[in-house]
Amino acid sequence: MPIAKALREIERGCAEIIDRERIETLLRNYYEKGERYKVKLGLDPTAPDLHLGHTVILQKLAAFQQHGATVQLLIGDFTAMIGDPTGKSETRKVLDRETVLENAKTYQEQAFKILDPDKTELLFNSSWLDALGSAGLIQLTTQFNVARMLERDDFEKRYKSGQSIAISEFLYPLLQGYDSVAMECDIELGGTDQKFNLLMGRHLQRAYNVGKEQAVLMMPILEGLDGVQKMSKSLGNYIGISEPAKEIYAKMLSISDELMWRYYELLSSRSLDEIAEMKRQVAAGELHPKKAKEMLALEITARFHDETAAREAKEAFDSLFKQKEIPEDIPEVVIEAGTWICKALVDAGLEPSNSQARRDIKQGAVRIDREKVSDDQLKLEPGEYILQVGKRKFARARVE
RNA sequence: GGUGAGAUACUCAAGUGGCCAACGAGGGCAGACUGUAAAUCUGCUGGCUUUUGCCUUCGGAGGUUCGAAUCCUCCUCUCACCA
Repeated sequence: MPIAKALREIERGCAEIIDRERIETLLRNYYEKGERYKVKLGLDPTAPDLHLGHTVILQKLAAFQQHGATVQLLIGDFTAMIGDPTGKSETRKVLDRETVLENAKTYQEQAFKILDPDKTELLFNSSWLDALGSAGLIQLTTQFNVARMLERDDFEKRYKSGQSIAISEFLYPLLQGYDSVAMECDIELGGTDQKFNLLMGRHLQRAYNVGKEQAVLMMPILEGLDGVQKMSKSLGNYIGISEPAKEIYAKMLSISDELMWRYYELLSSRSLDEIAEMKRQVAAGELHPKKAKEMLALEITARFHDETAAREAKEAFDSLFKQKEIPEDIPEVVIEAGTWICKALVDAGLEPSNSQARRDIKQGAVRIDREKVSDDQLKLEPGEYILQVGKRKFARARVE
């Protein structure tokens, strides 16, 4: 394969590349001499669910694997532990380690939906950071200074706006950079928000005379379903790659038209030309934006499940919302006869509290068997009902 | 170590003795309209089966008062300046 073509594939969708020449050299060495190289990706083991935001980077790693890379998935188990301010007792630490291992396993399973397992190594940074010791840590801190540390965007903002910064937070980038020293990686991938940390790896590899300086490749941050903030689990605006096909499909369709193009660019395997053409057709009124969104939703759903599941998800979705039918696989609950409606909704997991349930009834958001409920004192008679709150929350209740 | 400023609900942010479950904005939820899009309009946004009621909440613990987010004391945390 010509080097230029490989490089183009690698570059697609990247936000920024530092030391492109290095990447080109690595590709050349692979194609001309068969030399493999290492590409690092650091993962935070606290939240084990991968979402679409992660896949932007994982897909790039998969591309690297096709061009001679061995992927190093780094589980930041050590850095996760020092980040926990309450992690002071020994027992807790042991427990954390178990959780971390479990999370790492989950991560791996999910990541292998995209990555080639034969070309992937799994590493834990505790294996060298534990051994670093206090002396090693102090040695590490001499490699950088506070003024430069404060250049990091979020530190600077917090410092200027008078918010606190813990010393341990300064250690984070240093330790992450030291990982690159220990791993002797050639390239590190990350989101654009990781730029500072990624460059730290380069800086420290030089300081520790590793004999090479990692190239850095940054991918754009994928916005979450709200279209504003980055996709993250804690914000609840994500699509998890292990979610059921119907969920993925439905969530994809709920994004705004504007966001759809962003997702096309970052997630779709369609060529950029193809996407531009679709965009033109939509603007010209030749293609309904809803259609374009459906195509994207099908593609993404099929990626994590398969074609059949994606088509089924679409059919279920269409019958539910176009014909206003009730979905088939909704949670079932058993409720005692005579239960107050509000309590039943809470028990069914449709509402967080009786008060909220009462408020929703007042607003006409609650339905039983598609009939709007107007009496907030209603007691359930024995029988089978479909409970509904808003447009999306359903439960089948067996009252006995 | 010293001096000063500050801590209010998911976030920002008013309130400085009763009219406070606490202005406003953002976010979120719901309703109308739609393509479960956007925009717009409307309502809600601590809990409690008796909802013009009751209980809990304004960093924490005490105190003053008929009554405290608001005043006093101590504590914790944050920031700024000085050392």
